[in-house]
This record gives sequence, structure tokens and C-alpha cells, in this order.
Amino acid sequence: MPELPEVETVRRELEKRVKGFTITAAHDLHPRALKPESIAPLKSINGAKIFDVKRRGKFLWFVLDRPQVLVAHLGMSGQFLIPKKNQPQPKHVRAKFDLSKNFKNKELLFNDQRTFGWVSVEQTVDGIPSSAQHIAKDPFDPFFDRDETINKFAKRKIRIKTALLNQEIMSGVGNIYADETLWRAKVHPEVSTADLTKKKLGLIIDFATEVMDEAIAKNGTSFDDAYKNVNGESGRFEESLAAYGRTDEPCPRCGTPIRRITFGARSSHFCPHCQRKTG
DNA sequence: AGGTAGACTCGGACGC
DNA sequence: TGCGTCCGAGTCTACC
Repeated sequence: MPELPEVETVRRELEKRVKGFTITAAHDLHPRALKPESIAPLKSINGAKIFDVKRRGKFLWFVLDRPQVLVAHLGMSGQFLIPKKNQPQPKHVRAKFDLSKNFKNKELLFNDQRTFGWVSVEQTVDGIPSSAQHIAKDPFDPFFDRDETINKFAKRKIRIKTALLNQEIMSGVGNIYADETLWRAKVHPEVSTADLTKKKLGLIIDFATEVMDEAIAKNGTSFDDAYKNVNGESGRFEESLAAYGRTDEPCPRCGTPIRRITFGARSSHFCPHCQRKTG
């Protein structure tokens, strides 16, 4: 599932491969591909040159030679793919962008099996697209404020796992990296933010940053092949997961079998020995 | 108003 | 083999 490290991997690859190209033709090919809030049809960006590819949390957008931006969210299974010649067409293409630069042409596909992803044409405010205005800065943002984020966590009275998934407190973390973060921090996912010291909350932020940084270095996690980079390759962080998806396997730290619980229709994996509810 | 549950989505896994 | 059911998970909405 694409979380920050996967979206950042895609962003970097897009920056390399489509920056400087002009979108000669953009097509949406599925009724839900274009976000209903899009201020214009996709074809309105025909002729736009891509200046840059940016990201906040899990939101991705293309800066164009005009005020509007092309925004994309990968949802659970969205992929940007640039297929090689003679490669079979992916199965769930939701949008297609014909690109051109100096008589060189390529095709950028937005592929999405579960259709939770979308693209849209939007205005920006302070450089951030309208659909991402409510999304908090992620820890890799140069203006990310660690103390402010600690205070935002501390003001809440919710399970720490739920808080980590809340993109309005700190963005980028999804279910996989939330479990990995809490395993590293030795904090039970159901502990209330109100019962954690500011020092501990700071450590949790630091571990989240660390685990996502390591995942970026391995091009992300491809847990179930839903996530692929632009070139079709998988990430290599899965082998480094300590807790997520490792139910009944020994905790890499103490050997106790990893447990899986569910709340809020989400699964949480943790070590019952290292991550206690009390203490 | 803050917190939580539920809806949306669909292909793969699982069970009978 | 085939069919029905469950599962996952980001984000938004509705409800308490």
C-alpha cells in the first residue's frame, strides 16, 4: 500500500522521467478516475509543460507552466507506470497522459485496481493543492515542526496508532509504518496519546521518520504487489519489516510471537512483550 | 467538538 | 471446480 516512502519513490522516479515533458493529451478512462472536486476536465491540461513533481504526505502533484496543478492520490492500489515498448498494457488503467519532449514521446499511465486513487486539476494556496490543504506537514518537509507536532499529539486523547494514521496531525504514515514505528518505540498501539510523555511522543516521531527514511532508501514496501514503482519494480523494504504482517513470527528483538489485533477496521501488529499497555 | 465506526472498492484468499 | 464470503486500507462522512 502506498504510504509516504512509496509515494516518495514514485515522485523521485517521475521527477527523473517526466519533468520537462509536455502533456500533449490527457484522458480519464474510468468514471471515478477524476476527483469530483476537480475544477476542470483532465483535457484542460493538454499542452501543459511539467515543471516539477511535488509531494506532501501521500499526496502527489505535478507543477505545470500555469497556476493549476495536476494532483494525484494513489489510494490503496494506484500506480504511475511508464510501460516499455511491447510491454502488455496494465489491467486497470484509469487515466493516460501522452507526453512529449523534443520529438521524444512517452505514455504515463495511472493504473489502479481498487479505484480508491484519483487525479484532479486544482488551484494551489501557498503552493499546496486545495485537496491537501488540511494535510499536515510530513517529517521530511523542511518546515516540519517537531515540537508543534508533539503538542498536537499531546492535545488528543486517542489511541496512538489512530493518531499516527491521522494525516492532520502528521502526514505520511499509514498502517505498515505505524506498526513499525510503534514496534521500534516499544509502545502498544492502544496506548492513549494522553498517557504518553512529550519525550516519548518525540521519540515516536523520530522512529516514524527513521523507518520511513530507511524504507525510502529501499524504494518502499511492496507487501502485496499493489505498490510498484514507475518502472514496474517492487520495493525492497518488506524484508526489513519487524512487526507488520508478521503475526505469530518471533519478534526480532525478544522472540515473543508477534500478535495481531484489530480496531477501527484496521489491523495492528505488535510484540506483546516489548510493547505493553502499561509501563 | 472530538472520537469512532462505517462506507467505499474489488481481486485474491479462503472455506465448504 | 465453483461459488459465496472475508479481507485489506486511505480517506471521507456520519453519527454519538
